[in-house]
Amino acid sequence: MVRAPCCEKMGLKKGPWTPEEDEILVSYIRSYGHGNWRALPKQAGLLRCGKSCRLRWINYLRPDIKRGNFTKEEEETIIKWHEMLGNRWSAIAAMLPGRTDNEIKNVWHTHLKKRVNPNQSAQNPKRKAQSGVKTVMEVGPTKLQAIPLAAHPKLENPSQDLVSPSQSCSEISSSAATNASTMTGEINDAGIKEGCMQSSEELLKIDASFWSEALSIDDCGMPMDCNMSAGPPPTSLGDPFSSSPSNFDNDDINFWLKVIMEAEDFQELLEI
DNA sequence: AAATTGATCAACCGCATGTTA
DNA sequence: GTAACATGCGGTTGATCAATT
Repeated sequence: MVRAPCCEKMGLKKGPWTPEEDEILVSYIRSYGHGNWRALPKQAGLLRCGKSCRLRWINYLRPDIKRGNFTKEEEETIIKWHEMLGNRWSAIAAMLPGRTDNEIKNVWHTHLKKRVNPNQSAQNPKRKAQSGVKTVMEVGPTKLQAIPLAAHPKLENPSQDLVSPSQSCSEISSSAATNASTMTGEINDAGIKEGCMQSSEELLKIDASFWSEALSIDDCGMPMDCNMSAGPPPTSLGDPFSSSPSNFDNDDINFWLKVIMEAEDFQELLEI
Protein backbone atom coordinates (compact mmCIF):
# COMPACT_ATOMS: atom_id res chain seq x y z
CA MET A 1 0.00 0.00 0.00
CA VAL A 2 1.19 3.46 -0.82
CA ARG A 3 0.72 6.15 1.70
CA ALA A 4 -1.02 9.37 0.87
CA PRO A 5 1.42 12.20 0.35
CA CYS A 6 2.19 14.11 3.47
CA CYS A 7 0.34 17.39 3.62
CA GLU A 8 2.99 19.46 5.33
CA LYS A 9 4.93 19.69 2.11
CA MET A 10 2.26 21.88 0.67
CA GLY A 11 3.00 24.66 3.12
CA LEU A 12 -0.01 23.91 5.19
CA LYS A 13 -0.36 25.28 8.67
CA LYS A 14 0.24 23.21 11.77
CA GLY A 15 -0.19 23.83 15.45
CA PRO A 16 -3.01 25.32 17.47
CA TRP A 17 -6.13 26.43 15.71
CA THR A 18 -7.20 30.05 15.77
CA PRO A 19 -10.80 31.10 16.46
CA GLU A 20 -11.01 32.28 12.85
CA GLU A 21 -10.03 28.88 11.54
CA ASP A 22 -12.52 27.26 13.87
CA GLU A 23 -15.25 29.48 12.58
CA ILE A 24 -14.43 28.75 8.98
CA LEU A 25 -14.42 25.03 9.61
CA VAL A 26 -17.63 25.03 11.59
CA SER A 27 -19.54 27.16 9.14
CA TYR A 28 -18.31 25.11 6.22
CA ILE A 29 -19.32 21.82 7.77
CA ARG A 30 -22.67 23.24 8.81
CA SER A 31 -23.32 24.31 5.25
CA TYR A 32 -21.86 21.49 3.26
CA GLY A 33 -20.98 18.66 5.60
CA HIS A 34 -17.69 16.91 5.20
CA GLY A 35 -17.93 14.59 2.26
CA ASN A 36 -14.19 14.38 1.84
CA TRP A 37 -11.88 15.52 4.59
CA ARG A 38 -8.98 15.78 2.24
CA ALA A 39 -10.79 18.14 -0.06
CA LEU A 40 -12.50 20.06 2.70
CA PRO A 41 -9.74 22.49 3.72
CA LYS A 42 -9.20 23.53 0.13
CA GLN A 43 -12.88 24.08 -0.46
CA ALA A 44 -13.33 25.87 2.84
CA GLY A 45 -10.26 28.02 2.31
CA LEU A 46 -8.25 26.62 5.18
CA LEU A 47 -4.51 26.15 5.08
CA ARG A 48 -4.75 22.90 6.94
CA CYS A 49 -4.60 19.30 5.94
CA GLY A 50 -7.78 17.27 6.00
CA LYS A 51 -6.53 15.17 8.83
CA SER A 52 -6.05 18.20 10.99
CA CYS A 53 -9.52 19.48 10.14
CA ARG A 54 -11.08 16.17 10.95
CA LEU A 55 -9.32 15.98 14.29
CA ARG A 56 -10.23 19.51 15.21
CA TRP A 57 -13.85 18.87 14.39
CA ILE A 58 -14.09 15.56 16.17
CA ASN A 59 -12.19 16.55 19.27
CA TYR A 60 -13.25 20.11 19.73
CA LEU A 61 -15.79 21.68 17.41
CA ARG A 62 -18.46 19.03 17.18
CA PRO A 63 -21.68 20.41 18.64
CA ASP A 64 -22.27 17.48 20.94
CA ILE A 65 -18.94 17.61 22.71
CA LYS A 66 -19.36 17.54 26.45
CA ARG A 67 -17.14 19.99 28.25
CA GLY A 68 -15.88 20.07 31.76
CA ASN A 69 -14.46 17.59 34.17
CA PHE A 70 -15.27 13.94 34.04
CA THR A 71 -17.79 12.80 36.58
CA LYS A 72 -17.10 10.02 39.01
CA GLU A 73 -19.42 7.80 36.99
CA GLU A 74 -17.59 8.57 33.78
CA GLU A 75 -14.27 7.81 35.37
CA GLU A 76 -15.54 4.53 36.72
CA THR A 77 -16.89 3.70 33.31
CA ILE A 78 -13.54 4.34 31.72
CA ILE A 79 -11.74 2.24 34.27
CA LYS A 80 -14.15 -0.62 33.89
CA TRP A 81 -14.07 -0.60 30.13
CA HIS A 82 -10.34 -0.17 30.02
CA GLU A 83 -10.07 -3.24 32.15
CA MET A 84 -12.00 -5.15 29.54
CA LEU A 85 -10.92 -3.54 26.30
CA GLY A 86 -7.46 -2.27 26.97
CA ASN A 87 -6.34 0.87 25.18
CA ARG A 88 -9.24 0.87 22.76
CA TRP A 89 -10.03 4.47 23.32
CA SER A 90 -12.52 4.88 20.55
CA ALA A 91 -14.50 1.93 21.81
CA ILE A 92 -14.46 3.33 25.31
CA ALA A 93 -15.44 6.73 23.98
CA ALA A 94 -18.48 5.16 22.39
CA MET A 95 -19.69 4.35 25.90
CA LEU A 96 -19.45 7.97 26.92
CA PRO A 97 -21.45 10.12 24.53
CA GLY A 98 -19.98 13.58 24.21
CA ARG A 99 -16.51 12.48 25.17
CA THR A 100 -13.80 11.90 22.62
CA ASP A 101 -11.24 9.16 22.47
CA ASN A 102 -8.50 11.74 22.76
CA GLU A 103 -10.03 13.20 25.88
CA ILE A 104 -10.49 9.80 27.44
CA LYS A 105 -6.95 8.86 26.59
CA ASN A 106 -5.70 12.02 28.26
CA VAL A 107 -7.79 11.46 31.35
CA TRP A 108 -6.55 7.93 31.59
CA HIS A 109 -2.92 8.88 31.34
CA THR A 110 -3.15 11.85 33.67
CA HIS A 111 -5.49 10.54 36.36
CA LEU A 112 -6.97 7.14 36.07
CA LYS A 113 -4.00 4.92 35.47
CA LYS A 114 -2.46 6.20 38.68
CA ARG A 115 -5.61 5.31 40.49
CA VAL A 116 -5.71 1.84 38.99
CA ASN A 117 -1.98 1.13 39.23
CA PRO A 118 -0.64 3.41 41.93
CA ASN A 119 2.70 1.61 42.00
CA GLN A 120 3.08 1.07 38.33
CA SER A 121 3.91 3.36 35.53
CA ALA A 122 1.36 3.28 32.78
CA GLN A 123 0.82 -0.06 31.23
CA ASN A 124 2.83 0.39 28.11
CA PRO A 125 0.85 -1.14 25.28
CA LYS A 126 4.06 -2.21 23.64
CA ARG A 127 4.80 -4.22 26.75
CA LYS A 128 1.28 -5.46 27.14
CA ALA A 129 1.96 -8.68 25.33
CA GLN A 130 4.76 -9.49 27.71
CA SER A 131 2.85 -8.63 30.83
CA GLY A 132 0.54 -11.58 30.62
CA VAL A 133 -2.41 -9.33 31.22
CA LYS A 134 -4.95 -9.80 28.51
CA THR A 135 -8.15 -8.03 27.83
CA VAL A 136 -11.44 -9.66 27.11
CA MET A 137 -11.07 -8.74 23.48
CA GLU A 138 -7.69 -10.32 23.27
CA VAL A 139 -8.61 -13.54 24.92
CA GLY A 140 -12.24 -13.60 24.06
CA PRO A 141 -12.14 -15.02 20.56
CA THR A 142 -10.45 -18.15 21.78
CA LYS A 143 -11.96 -18.60 25.18
CA LEU A 144 -15.40 -17.31 24.58
CA GLN A 145 -15.94 -19.56 21.64
CA ALA A 146 -16.26 -22.34 24.12
CA ILE A 147 -19.36 -20.86 25.68
CA PRO A 148 -22.15 -23.35 25.10
CA LEU A 149 -24.93 -22.17 22.92
CA ALA A 150 -27.35 -23.87 25.24
CA ALA A 151 -26.91 -20.90 27.48
CA HIS A 152 -28.32 -18.70 24.79
CA PRO A 153 -31.44 -16.90 26.03
CA LYS A 154 -33.02 -17.14 22.63
CA LEU A 155 -33.36 -20.83 23.10
CA GLU A 156 -35.34 -20.27 26.25
CA ASN A 157 -37.32 -17.33 25.07
CA PRO A 158 -37.21 -16.90 21.32
CA SER A 159 -39.29 -13.79 21.34
CA GLN A 160 -37.13 -11.95 23.80
CA ASP A 161 -35.93 -8.75 22.29
CA LEU A 162 -34.05 -6.34 24.42
CA VAL A 163 -34.56 -3.46 22.10
CA SER A 164 -36.27 -2.68 18.90
CA PRO A 165 -34.03 -2.88 15.86
CA SER A 166 -35.44 0.38 14.69
CA GLN A 167 -34.48 2.23 17.82
CA SER A 168 -32.89 5.48 16.83
CA CYS A 169 -29.23 6.09 17.38
CA SER A 170 -29.84 8.98 19.70
CA GLU A 171 -31.84 6.77 21.96
CA ILE A 172 -29.17 4.18 21.67
CA SER A 173 -26.46 6.61 22.58
CA SER A 174 -28.17 7.67 25.73
CA SER A 175 -29.07 4.19 26.75
CA ALA A 176 -25.57 3.06 26.01
CA ALA A 177 -24.33 5.74 28.32
CA THR A 178 -26.66 4.58 31.01
CA ASN A 179 -25.59 1.02 30.58
CA ALA A 180 -21.99 1.94 30.53
CA SER A 181 -22.20 3.95 33.68
CA THR A 182 -24.01 1.32 35.64
CA MET A 183 -22.37 -1.61 33.93
CA THR A 184 -25.30 -3.77 34.84
CA GLY A 185 -28.21 -2.50 32.85
CA GLU A 186 -30.00 -4.27 30.11
CA ILE A 187 -27.97 -4.35 26.98
CA ASN A 188 -29.54 -3.04 23.87
CA ASP A 189 -28.56 -4.02 20.36
CA ALA A 190 -26.81 -0.76 19.75
CA GLY A 191 -28.51 -0.15 16.50
CA ILE A 192 -27.24 -3.26 14.85
CA LYS A 193 -28.76 -3.78 11.50
CA GLU A 194 -31.66 -6.10 11.65
CA GLY A 195 -30.85 -9.57 10.51
CA CYS A 196 -27.21 -8.95 9.89
CA MET A 197 -26.03 -10.99 12.81
CA GLN A 198 -26.74 -14.64 12.56
CA SER A 199 -24.20 -16.69 14.36
CA SER A 200 -22.74 -16.30 17.78
CA GLU A 201 -19.49 -17.79 16.57
CA GLU A 202 -19.17 -14.89 14.22
CA LEU A 203 -19.83 -12.48 17.03
CA LEU A 204 -16.78 -13.69 18.79
CA LYS A 205 -14.62 -12.49 15.95
CA ILE A 206 -15.92 -9.07 16.63
CA ASP A 207 -13.45 -6.37 17.45
CA ALA A 208 -13.90 -3.45 19.75
CA SER A 209 -14.41 -1.27 16.71
CA PHE A 210 -17.85 -2.77 16.63
CA TRP A 211 -18.69 -1.15 19.94
CA SER A 212 -17.47 2.12 18.71
CA GLU A 213 -19.15 2.00 15.37
CA ALA A 214 -22.39 0.52 16.48
CA LEU A 215 -22.86 2.96 19.30
CA SER A 216 -21.34 6.03 17.83
CA ILE A 217 -22.68 9.19 16.50
CA ASP A 218 -21.20 10.33 13.26
CA ASP A 219 -18.37 12.76 12.73
CA CYS A 220 -20.75 15.65 12.36
CA GLY A 221 -22.01 15.07 15.85
CA MET A 222 -25.22 13.76 14.45
CA PRO A 223 -26.50 10.36 15.38
CA MET A 224 -25.78 7.93 12.61
CA ASP A 225 -28.94 6.79 10.97
CA CYS A 226 -29.41 3.32 12.25
CA ASN A 227 -33.03 3.07 11.32
CA MET A 228 -32.97 0.70 8.44
CA SER A 229 -36.31 1.81 7.20
CA ALA A 230 -34.74 5.11 6.42
CA GLY A 231 -32.32 3.54 3.99
CA PRO A 232 -28.55 3.44 4.01
CA PRO A 233 -26.55 6.29 5.43
CA PRO A 234 -24.69 8.60 3.09
CA THR A 235 -21.67 6.88 1.71
CA SER A 236 -19.43 9.65 2.90
CA LEU A 237 -20.19 8.74 6.46
CA GLY A 238 -19.37 5.14 5.88
CA ASP A 239 -21.43 2.24 6.93
CA PRO A 240 -19.60 0.00 9.33
CA PHE A 241 -21.64 -2.96 8.28
CA SER A 242 -21.97 -2.66 4.59
CA SER A 243 -18.40 -3.45 3.77
CA SER A 244 -17.98 -6.19 6.29
CA PRO A 245 -21.00 -8.36 5.99
CA SER A 246 -21.74 -9.99 9.26
CA ASN A 247 -23.98 -12.84 10.01
CA PHE A 248 -24.93 -12.07 13.56
CA ASP A 249 -28.26 -12.24 15.20
CA ASN A 250 -29.42 -9.46 17.46
CA ASP A 251 -30.16 -11.87 20.27
CA ASP A 252 -26.69 -13.31 19.99
CA ILE A 253 -25.24 -9.88 20.29
CA ASN A 254 -27.50 -9.01 23.19
CA PHE A 255 -26.60 -12.14 24.98
CA TRP A 256 -22.85 -11.93 24.68
CA LEU A 257 -22.70 -8.26 25.35
CA LYS A 258 -24.69 -8.81 28.47
CA VAL A 259 -22.41 -11.61 29.55
CA ILE A 260 -19.36 -9.46 29.03
CA MET A 261 -20.75 -6.37 30.67
CA GLU A 262 -22.11 -8.15 33.68
CA ALA A 263 -18.98 -10.11 34.37
CA GLU A 264 -17.23 -8.75 37.44
CA ASP A 265 -13.89 -9.51 35.93
CA PHE A 266 -12.43 -11.51 33.16
CA GLN A 267 -11.89 -14.53 35.33
CA GLU A 268 -15.60 -14.69 35.70
CA LEU A 269 -16.00 -14.78 31.96
CA LEU A 270 -13.65 -17.68 31.67
CA GLU A 271 -15.66 -19.57 34.21
CA ILE A 272 -18.90 -19.27 32.33
C1' DA B 1 10.35 37.53 41.87
C1' DA B 2 12.53 34.07 39.22
C1' DA B 3 13.49 29.40 38.15
C1' DT B 4 12.13 24.75 38.12
C1' DT B 5 9.05 20.97 38.00
C1' DG B 6 4.86 18.59 37.06
C1' DA B 7 0.27 18.23 35.11
C1' DT B 8 -2.76 18.87 31.46
C1' DC B 9 -4.49 18.58 26.91
C1' DA B 10 -4.63 19.92 21.96
C1' DA B 11 -2.55 18.46 18.08
C1' DC B 12 0.51 15.71 15.33
C1' DC B 13 2.43 11.37 13.50
C1' DG B 14 2.62 6.87 11.66
C1' DC B 15 0.27 2.86 10.83
C1' DA B 16 -3.66 -0.24 9.75
C1' DT B 17 -7.60 -0.90 7.38
C1' DG B 18 -11.34 0.11 4.25
C1' DT B 19 -12.84 1.78 -0.31
C1' DT B 20 -12.60 2.78 -5.07
C1' DA B 21 -11.08 2.61 -9.74
C1' DG C 1 -5.60 -8.50 -8.02
C1' DT C 2 -3.55 -4.20 -7.26
C1' DA C 3 -2.51 0.62 -6.72
C1' DA C 4 -4.08 4.86 -5.01
C1' DC C 5 -6.50 7.15 -1.87
C1' DA C 6 -9.45 8.07 2.44
C1' DT C 7 -10.37 7.40 7.08
C1' DG C 8 -9.79 6.03 11.82
C1' DC C 9 -7.02 4.74 15.63
C1' DG C 10 -3.57 4.77 19.28
C1' DG C 11 0.86 6.61 20.72
C1' DT C 12 3.49 10.57 21.39
C1' DT C 13 4.85 15.35 21.57
C1' DG C 14 5.05 20.02 22.84
C1' DA C 15 2.96 24.28 24.49
C1' DT C 16 0.89 26.19 28.35
C1' DC C 17 -0.28 26.85 33.00
C1' DA C 18 -0.07 26.05 37.98
C1' DA C 19 2.39 24.69 41.93
C1' DT C 20 6.56 24.47 44.30
C1' DT C 21 11.22 25.68 45.56
